[in-house]
Amino acid sequence: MTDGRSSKGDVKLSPKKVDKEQKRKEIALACADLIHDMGIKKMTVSQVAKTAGIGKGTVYEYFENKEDIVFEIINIHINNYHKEFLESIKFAKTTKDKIKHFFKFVLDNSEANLRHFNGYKEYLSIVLSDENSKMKDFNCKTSGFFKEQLSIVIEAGIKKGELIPEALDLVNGIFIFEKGLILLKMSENNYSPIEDFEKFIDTIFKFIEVKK
Amino acid sequence: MTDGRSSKGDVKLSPKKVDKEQKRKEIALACADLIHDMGIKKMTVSQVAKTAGIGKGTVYEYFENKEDIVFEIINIHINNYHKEFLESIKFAKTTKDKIKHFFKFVLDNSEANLRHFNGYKEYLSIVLSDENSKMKDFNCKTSGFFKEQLSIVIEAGIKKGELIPEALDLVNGIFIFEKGLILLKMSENNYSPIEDFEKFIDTIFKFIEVKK
Amino acid sequence: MTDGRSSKGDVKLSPKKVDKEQKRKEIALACADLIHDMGIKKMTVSQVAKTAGIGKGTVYEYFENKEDIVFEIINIHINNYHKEFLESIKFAKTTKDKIKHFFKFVLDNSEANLRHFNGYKEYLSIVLSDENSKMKDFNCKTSGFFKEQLSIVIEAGIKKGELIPEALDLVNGIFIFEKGLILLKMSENNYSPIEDFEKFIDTIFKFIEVKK
Amino acid sequence: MTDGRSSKGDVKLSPKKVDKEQKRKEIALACADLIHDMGIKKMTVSQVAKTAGIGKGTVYEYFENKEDIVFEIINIHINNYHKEFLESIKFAKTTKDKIKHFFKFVLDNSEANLRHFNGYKEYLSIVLSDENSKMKDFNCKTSGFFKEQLSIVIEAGIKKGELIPEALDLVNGIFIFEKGLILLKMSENNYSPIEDFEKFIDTIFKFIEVKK
DNA sequence: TATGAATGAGCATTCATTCAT
DNA sequence: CATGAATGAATGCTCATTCAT
Repeated sequence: MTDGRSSKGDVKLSPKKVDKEQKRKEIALACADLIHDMGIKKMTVSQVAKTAGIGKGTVYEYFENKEDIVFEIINIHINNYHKEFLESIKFAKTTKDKIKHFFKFVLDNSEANLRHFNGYKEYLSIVLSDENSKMKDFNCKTSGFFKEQLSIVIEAGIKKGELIPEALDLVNGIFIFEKGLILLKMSENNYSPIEDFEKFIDTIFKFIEVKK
Repeated sequence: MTDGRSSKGDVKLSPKKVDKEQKRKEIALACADLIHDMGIKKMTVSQVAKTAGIGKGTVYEYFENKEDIVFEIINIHINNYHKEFLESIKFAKTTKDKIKHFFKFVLDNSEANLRHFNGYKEYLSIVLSDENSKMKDFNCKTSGFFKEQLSIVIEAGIKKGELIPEALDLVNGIFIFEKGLILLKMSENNYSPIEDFEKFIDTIFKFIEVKK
Repeated sequence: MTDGRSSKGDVKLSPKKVDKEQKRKEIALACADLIHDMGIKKMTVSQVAKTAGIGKGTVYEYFENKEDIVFEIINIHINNYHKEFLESIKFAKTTKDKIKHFFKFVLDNSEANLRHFNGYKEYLSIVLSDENSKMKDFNCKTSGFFKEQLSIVIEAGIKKGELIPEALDLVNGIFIFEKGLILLKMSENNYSPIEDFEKFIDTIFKFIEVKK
Repeated sequence: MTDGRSSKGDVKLSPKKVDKEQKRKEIALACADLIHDMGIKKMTVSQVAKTAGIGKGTVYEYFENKEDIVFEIINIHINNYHKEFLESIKFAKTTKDKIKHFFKFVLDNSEANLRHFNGYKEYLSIVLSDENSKMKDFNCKTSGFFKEQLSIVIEAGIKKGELIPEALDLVNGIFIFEKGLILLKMSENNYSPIEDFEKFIDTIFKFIEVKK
């Protein structure tokens, strides 16, 4: 509503030149909840258009196809999650506590997180059935982010003298273990990852913690 | 209707039920390759009927719905895989070698295994998008099988004096790590699990192997 | 309505085996007028289904696609026209009269014939825009039919001593001339083929008629 | 609105109109190849705008609608063809040779001519499916041009003593015969007009050539 | 028991045209 | 004069499932 156009240098006419990337985000943002509410497959382009308050044809001015819309929405959710993650991990004191934050996604059964988890599940289902290279690339990046964060945490733990240097060799292992928990939670009835999580982390820590 | 499942004595009534289960297997067996050839989504009930040499309506005498067919076929493939697994693991000498057998599914890039892997990927996609309790239960059982086998292997290793007793605490962890590798291989571009696998197993073994 | 099934050898059940080719014709016949009423492009598959009193899916049991439906309907119209043609040409006495019958399609401005003519025009439009080999083959056959009939007429004229033998060399020419008239009538405003027709035929006849 | 079309005197008002017509041609000329490259149906207004280096909205300053653009482009092609025709026919010596030039369009299978032929086919398809009076009028004019040229050629042939005076009665017939060849070539598989052409012309010439 | 004919809901996508700037 | 963002109507096709025979 607050049509914040004509901001920078353009003084005169600027005949309707729209920031495509910006509008993409706007539309996707407006539809962020559709994925949770309807499920990805049930979500129709018509709904997207209506929800975003634009015409169906306009949707296709900014997105190549429905997959592209899904992708952008998932993008938003995951980026948000990254931010929240970075925010919340600040307050963890011990290395073990910090590592627990990496498992919040799979362990937290709050309604909000379950919505997120289920959204991701549907997204994964699409990645597995279609061969969408863009999505797979995005997954790589996301994995990269968490692997790096985990590295930082472990390295800090080593520097603080909490962990032995060999702990670094387990960075990817811990990350992949979390992926495994996710897969099990998604694909088995009543699977509760908490015990497996705790046993694994505790066992690992017995090995990598510096004995005092 | 009258669930006349009994044992051997009565010849008249019982066989029907037995036949049903039998024919289910037969039909599924006849169509075992369809999943690999067409992909699950492209595989139509008509094709199943034609491949099995029966009428489309007849298919529904033995299966509740298409998912049910898929389930039975996947069942065959996975049971076969279990058998092969048990067969091949016999020849592994060291505990580490035996453990490697648990990762053959995700590491072996032979065409045959990739077909299997992709079939499983499609199956997983369905598990993630639909909420099929039967499939999820089946997944539990399959997980149970491998966890148990892994337990046996680790326990044997401990008994042989190769591993320290705490190794048992990592059974589920190792299993879940493999699930994580599977998920990554399925959802990322060009992901090669071999390095992550080796580093994780080697690191773990440093901790759980008995120092001589 | 008079379900004339179980005619020949089948005594017992004959579990619903339908003559596909027969039903194709039936459906097309039921929709014969749709092409004239709506135009080919406006005619929807839903309309076809409704008009034929069957479900939309059923249509696709008997036709590959919409083009296929159009083709079958056109087929009916043209076959009917052939029959009418053969019927009506019987009563023509002189060779010239008979030849005139070949031009009825393009000359007759009765409402019925104009409907037919316009249906054919739409059909041609599709043949020209799509590259439908089946339709083009069908056109060959239709052309063959009329060329042959024209041959028969001319030959008879020669035998009767009305025409000189060289008249046979004009069979294709006359046929093609008619095609030209059709094209002009379809593609020009207010084109009236009658004068061109008469002048051409009269001139030709001056050359090929046996002078008495 | 104020159709200020006048002659030369007024400089202020008139140029606008002249410019319009001028720019129409320019735009159409810039897009002349689009019809051959994409086909008429695939050619989008966006492409036209981009190819002409103007905005999409601007296109509609000069053209009523897409059909109008197509019309203008076809116009260019056909006018070019007329010029080429007039140019090339000069060098034909005998009347028969000159007449052959009228059939170049349908007989010449050079790539360039086939492109032209196919463009015309698509154009015809539109004429047949829509009821575009402007296009039909244009077709009349084009026909008129060729009929007149043919008249000139035949008359010259008569004057030169090559043809008998009755040959004039066949002008339209020959023209329409060519139209028929065009229609057949467009609507039948593998139709080769050359034999039909030669037989017809040769036969006709037997009748209208002055016997020496 | 076996069959296979009949069904119909469901949805992405294109693109000519308009009009506010 | 020029622009290009916004629009939305319009439609073929698939395929799992049912049920009369």
